[in-house]
Parts: sequence; C-alpha cells; structure tokens
Amino acid sequence: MPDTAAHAELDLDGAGPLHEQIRRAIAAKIINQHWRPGHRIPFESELAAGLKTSRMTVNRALSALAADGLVVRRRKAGSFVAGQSAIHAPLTILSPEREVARMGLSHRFDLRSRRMRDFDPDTDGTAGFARGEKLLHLVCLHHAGDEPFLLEDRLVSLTAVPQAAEVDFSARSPGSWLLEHVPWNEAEHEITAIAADTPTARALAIDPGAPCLSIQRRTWHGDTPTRATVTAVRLTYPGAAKKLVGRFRPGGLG
Amino acid sequence: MPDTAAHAELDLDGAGPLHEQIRRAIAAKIINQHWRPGHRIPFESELAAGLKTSRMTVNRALSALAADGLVVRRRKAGSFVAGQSAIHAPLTILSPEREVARMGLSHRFDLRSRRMRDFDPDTDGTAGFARGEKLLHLVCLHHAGDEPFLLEDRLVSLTAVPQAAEVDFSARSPGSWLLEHVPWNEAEHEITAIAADTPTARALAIDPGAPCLSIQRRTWHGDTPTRATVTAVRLTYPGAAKKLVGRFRPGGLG
DNA sequence: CAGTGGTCTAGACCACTGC
DNA sequence: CAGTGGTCTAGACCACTGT
Repeated sequence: MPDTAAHAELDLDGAGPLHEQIRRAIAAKIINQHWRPGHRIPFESELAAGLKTSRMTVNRALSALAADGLVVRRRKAGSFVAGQSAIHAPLTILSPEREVARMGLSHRFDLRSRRMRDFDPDTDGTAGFARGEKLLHLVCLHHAGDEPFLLEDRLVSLTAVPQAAEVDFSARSPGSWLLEHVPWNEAEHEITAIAADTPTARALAIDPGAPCLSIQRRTWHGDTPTRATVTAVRLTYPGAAKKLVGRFRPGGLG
Repeated sequence: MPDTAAHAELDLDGAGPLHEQIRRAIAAKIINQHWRPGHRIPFESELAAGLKTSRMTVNRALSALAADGLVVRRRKAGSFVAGQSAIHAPLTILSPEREVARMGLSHRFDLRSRRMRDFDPDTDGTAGFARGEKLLHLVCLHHAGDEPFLLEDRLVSLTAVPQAAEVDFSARSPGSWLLEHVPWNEAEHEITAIAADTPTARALAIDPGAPCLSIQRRTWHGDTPTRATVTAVRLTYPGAAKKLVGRFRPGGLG
C-alpha cells in the first residue's frame, strides 16, 4: 500500500453513466456525513487520476453537485462540502382539470362572473398591473365530481393579452387557455391559510370562517423594461380538501 | 443567400459562456412561443455547424433544457419543444431561526413538552414509523420578537437517532440540532390549511378555529430495505402571519 | 503567480429507435 | 439499419483567486 496514497476511496456502483456514478458516490459521502460541511473534496485532477477517467467526466459530476447545492466550488481553492442550508419543497401545481382527474373524479366548472374593468390600485394593488390598464375579471367555480373543489378568481391583462376579450371562457377554463396561448416568463406563488368569507363559503359549500388554502399566482412576460403582468389568480380550496405535497432528495440521490 | 439554408437564426447575446448563450437563445424561442410545443429543434450537428461550435457545447445547452423540462429529446428522432405541463413552485422552507431573523426580529423558543413513548399506530399512523419503535415527542413554541410565531410538534425516532435522548432541546432547537447531526436522504412535505384547535389556539394566542397554515414534513434516511423515518414534524403557523413564497422562471431564463 | 475550476474542441464509440 | 442523442477522451486555453 502506498504510504501517501490519495485514497479517493470512491466506490462506484457500476450502474449507469460514469459521471452519474461519480456524482452519486460523492453525494452519498456527503449525505452520510462521512464528509462533513467544509470538507475539501479531492481536486478534479486527483479524482480523474484516481478513477482513471478524464477530468471532463469528473467536472460534470462536481458541477451537478454544485448545481444541487451540495458542493461549493472555488477556483484555486478547490471543491468543498456545502453547509446544510435550507430545505426545498418543490411543489407541483397542476391545473384544476388535471388535479381533479388525478383524484379519479370528473371535472367541470362554471363561469360565475366575467366583466371588464379598469385597474383599481386600491383593490388590485399587490397584483402588479399597470395604472390605467384594462383588465378582464373572471370568477370560476371548479367541481370535483359533484362537490365544489376550487374557487378561481382571476384578473387578465387585456393590454398583454388582448385576444382574451374574445374568448368564451364558459367553454374553456381560463387557466388552460392562457397556458396554451400566452407566453410567460416568470411566475410567483404565495400560499397562505385564510378564513372563508361569506361569498367564498357559499360558493364552496363550507361554513363561513372555515380554513381555506389560498394559492395566489402572478405571471409575467418580458424582461425589464417591457416586463408586464399577464395574469394574477387566486385559487381558494376548502382546507379539508386540499393538500400540497412535495418530495425532495438532496442531490437527486436515489 | 443560400436557397436551402438551415437558418438556425439563433442570435446569441454574447454574454457569458457559449453553452449558456445557446441555452438562453433556444429557451427564448420556446417561451416566446416562436417555437410551439412539438416543434423539432435543429439537430445537434446542425446547430453546431450553424453556430460554428462543437457538438459537445450544443449538447450541453440542449441537455440543460431537457433537464428543465422545456425540451424532450429522442434518439434518432431529434429534440422537440415539450408541451406545457405543470407549473412548479419551488418553495424554500427555512428553519424558524432563519425565518424569524429574515423578518428582522429576534428568535426564541420554549420547549413545552418532552417525553418518550412508544409508537402508536392510531395516533402516528401516517408518520411512517415502525411498529414498536421508541419515539421522542417534542413540542416547541417559537417566537418572533414577543409574538408567538410557530408551534412545532415533532416526533424523533430513537431507533434511528439514539443520541437524541441525551440532547438538551431546551437550549438548542430540535430542527437545527437534527439538521446538523443526523443524515437524511429524502423528505416529504404536506401543506394544508387547518382550523386551530383549543390548545394550538392558546399557544399561538389566536382564536380557536382560526385558520392556520400547517406544514408537515417527514424525513427519511437510508435506502430500501433499510429506509427508516428519522423524524416527522408538524409546523403550525397562524394563517395571518405566514406566507410561503416561491418564484419560478421556466428554463432558468433571466 | 501558480493552481484551481470553467470552458471548449475535435474527435470517437455506443445505445437506442424510428424507418 | 441508418441516424440521432449520450457519453467519453485527451488535450487546450482562460479566468479567477488564494498565497
């Protein structure tokens, strides 16, 4: 045994692409806390030599780990195990149609209100629309089977999406139409628990004041200075009916 | 002008690495809906020739787009613009300490209950612990400044984390101790709106029945067949106080 | 200013899959 | 079975940054 061996000691499992094996082997060392935060991972050149591969292949593994946040890389210094920071909960928000279908129920919705109006800074202040903008205000109630499932309260910018004025949203849900026809750049979600006000409670057939999960989404298109809000929507679910679920594996391990 | 030119027409902005420029240029075409879902993107070799670069560089751009879900790649067929599917809301859940600090307030917490008990399938059925397991049950109330902020109700497996029995959790919050000392593999979050029951309302100084945001997290370590639940926690926030915010840009554009 | 990661190249072979 | 993407190599040069 060489006395000053590099001892990479990464044991690859032989499954799949080599760069994936390397990535997994290093991720395992970090997750097992065999390499604690701050530990210096061997240099690319050392790993490449130890594993008898090229530096590009090792680089690919380490770059992926850095993108996942498990590793921090600094020129001239090396690659280090990152400190435990935040936990990410990547939620997937499906359209009402898909969500209801996944529950094994049939979906239908009623367009309960549709009107055009001007932007009102008092009411719509946080929605991010521009002053003087024409908006289309839509309210839809979505059903899962025969039960009310979701109240959708949406504003669409007629400046950004003039075609929306002509669409029959009683036949096609606003969300799916927008997703198909309108480009967007950026979205922001805000998830809160709220008490149902009287009209919401009536629509969803729950008691006034009952807890509801509220998902607000704003969607933009374009980059500054032409960036504009395309649509802003508030989805209100009866608290008992709705769970958001997200699963996370650090480093995509497994 | 050549009559049958490939017309890649990707205009690079010259900012940053070449593979990033290519990725952004293609992402822009997709987001602007200039290339609609199903559109065949030029082959790697075509793009490489058109942009006078190597296929590896183009491959890197297209692989990243595929990882982001904007592009689907099929051998022998080519690369295609993916259909709009789900919207992702990547939430970042901070520790109570960090979260309160970010609000500009000081954090403190009280350990309100600490006891060991056996796993009870009736109560803890969904938590995923094994039958007959010893659990440490902890209840903490976290404060933001002087206001109650978060009720933490946690079960820790003493099979997976025997050291936890000896830790003084009145000095160190369970979450931060676990994050530092216990390896984990996988986590699942469940976000719901619930009505505060009487003890919760009393602890959080809100009205019974008031809406609360509940975040349940289960954390595992190990792979099957040795996979075991390490800890399960329910975080209950007063609905008025807590917002989860996530921002998303398809393809990491911008 | 030396050494690390970041990027890029011009090839190569292979697996998979439509045709 | 021909053509695509997936992977890998053995180099190279450069940007950045600790020392």
